[in-house]
Amino acid sequence: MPKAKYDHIYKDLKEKIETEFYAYQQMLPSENAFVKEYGCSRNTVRRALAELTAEGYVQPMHGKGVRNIFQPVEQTAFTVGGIESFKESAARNKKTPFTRVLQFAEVTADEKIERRTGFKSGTELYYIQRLRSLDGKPLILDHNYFLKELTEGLTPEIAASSVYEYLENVCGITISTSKRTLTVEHVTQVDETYIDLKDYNCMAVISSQTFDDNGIQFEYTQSRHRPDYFLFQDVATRNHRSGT
Amino acid sequence: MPKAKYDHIYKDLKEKIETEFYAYQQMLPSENAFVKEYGCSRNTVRRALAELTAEGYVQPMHGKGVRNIFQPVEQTAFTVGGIESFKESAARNKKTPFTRVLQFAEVTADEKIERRTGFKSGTELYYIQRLRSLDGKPLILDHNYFLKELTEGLTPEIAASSVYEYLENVCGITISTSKRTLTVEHVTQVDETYIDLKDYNCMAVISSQTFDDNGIQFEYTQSRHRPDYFLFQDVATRNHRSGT
DNA sequence: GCCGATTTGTCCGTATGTATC
DNA sequence: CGATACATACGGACAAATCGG
Repeated sequence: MPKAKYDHIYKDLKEKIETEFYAYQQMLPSENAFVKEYGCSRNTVRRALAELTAEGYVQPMHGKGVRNIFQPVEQTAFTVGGIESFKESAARNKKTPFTRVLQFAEVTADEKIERRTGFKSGTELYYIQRLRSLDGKPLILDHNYFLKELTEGLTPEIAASSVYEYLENVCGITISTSKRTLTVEHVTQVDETYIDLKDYNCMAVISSQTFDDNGIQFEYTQSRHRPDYFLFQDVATRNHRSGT
Repeated sequence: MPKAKYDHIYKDLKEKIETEFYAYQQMLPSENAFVKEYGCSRNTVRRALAELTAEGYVQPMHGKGVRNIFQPVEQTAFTVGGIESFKESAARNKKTPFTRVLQFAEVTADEKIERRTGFKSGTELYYIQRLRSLDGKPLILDHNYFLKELTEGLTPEIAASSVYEYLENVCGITISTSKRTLTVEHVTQVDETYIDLKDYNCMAVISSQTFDDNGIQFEYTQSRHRPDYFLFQDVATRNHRSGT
């Protein structure tokens, strides 16, 4: 839990923006005004504003000020955000989650698995296949590989509740960075078996490699979502003439 | 063009990482070492490292050092990155781009358009429909709405070459923030007409609102991609107990 | 157009805290 | 325990963009 000053300011401003204490398109107080309000240095204010900028909440304008450009999103679909567990996602989307473990096995990575997951051939892994339901509707099919060395003691029971809690609280893993790619793929036999796909013949697929704070990859996950309940959000900023 | 010091360091390190001057999983020199190497303050070094961290290039570890966790990606599909024009994307993916303008019209936003695009009802807009080909293969169908007030003088000819060049160089628009959502949707009549979809009945759809440096939304775009040539990348970092 | 006040952008030097080894 | 390394925070300086008089 960051008790950092900039984090406090960040959360405070974020809430004020979300609750429309500052209106859409309205100018926020100047950085120096915040310095007085929060009793801190300008750098600290700027750090909080930088986070909000990266998330598309505000837009700083040189010489003018900082504008609120936050607009709430329609919440019909299941939005995908940062690194979070299925439970956390469900809570954020205000849905009731349920997990059914379809497979639980210990495997050793071969070359085929290495290419897909990034785990070196020969590595000991847990493989888990799970069906995720929201409000009783089966919508997501997860294929997980966990590095056995760091996640020893994983069981189907844990897989049914929350693996992330186990990793963080029992294994002492600090989850850090996740690299994700998003693609659209044909449905598989397994998809069709467990998910009511209407007439869709595709799934939205998020593949991710997750690293701990030592830079060790401990997880590879492929998350296959039913198209009509899938929504991914992103904010990009133009690197004023970037291009490397 | 940023001639900023931190940007120079950022680009330099980025290149050294991409060219494997620093090996995967290798520790980078310490921040203080960089301070001496670049002749700058530690803050400046840290700013450059922060950017690389956000992009998933490196991982800082408290008390230990900064580790290179960059891995190059398979380049078979068409990867989508930050804010960039079709031309820029094509160049990055090393493909030859071609654009065919299917429709060019001036429209006034009604409520239906307002809901989809975020432009207030009554706003004057340009509407453009374009087919994008890579190496001769039609792969992407774009629907654009541009705010007429800021993009006056747009023509089908410009739409066929590069709208972004026109916006930045002629209209003097500084492109800043883009909010995107990614979904998977059923194919439409128009999709089927112009794109060879094999047996896919879905498209990967990126919808984006783009803002200039005054916080004015000047563009709404829906970009419909053929699934097998679509790949979206993203790096997420865990906000050590985030949750608002 | 110029000037000064305001505001954001970049950079520096320093101090202190915390985690690792 | 001490040395090293990253994390947070402060205060100050100057540059660059904007705006009003």
